[in-house]
Amino acid sequence: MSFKERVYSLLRKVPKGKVVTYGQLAKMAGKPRAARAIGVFMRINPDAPRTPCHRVVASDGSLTGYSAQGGVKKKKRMLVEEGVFFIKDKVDLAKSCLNNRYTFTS
DNA sequence: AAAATGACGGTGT
DNA sequence: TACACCGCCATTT
Repeated sequence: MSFKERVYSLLRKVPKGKVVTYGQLAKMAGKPRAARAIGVFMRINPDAPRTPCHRVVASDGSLTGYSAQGGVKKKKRMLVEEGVFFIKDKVDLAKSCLNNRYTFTS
């Protein structure tokens, strides 16, 4: 299983109403410094409906991108729809950031 | 094998 | 708060 696949499977476990940062995903998948590479994985997300790539935000809570129709604007709308807290156009990480740990084998 | 490609993150101004 | 810089990295050419 490639690093990319691990990231995707972890992302699929992020519950609605919560978000995770690229850096956290990287750490969970076992490569703390691979946040940037993960950004690429999201961009080329092959299975958009099944993988909630809209729940991935930057470390400061800003929405840095969304390749699907609508761009970041659509992304924010989806998150608000799910109940994620916002402060202007940034996610309120203190309230909506996933801080629990998800494992591969769980 | 080497270079290019980004939806990053931390630091400094 | 906001930029610009720069180091990092898996994947694909």
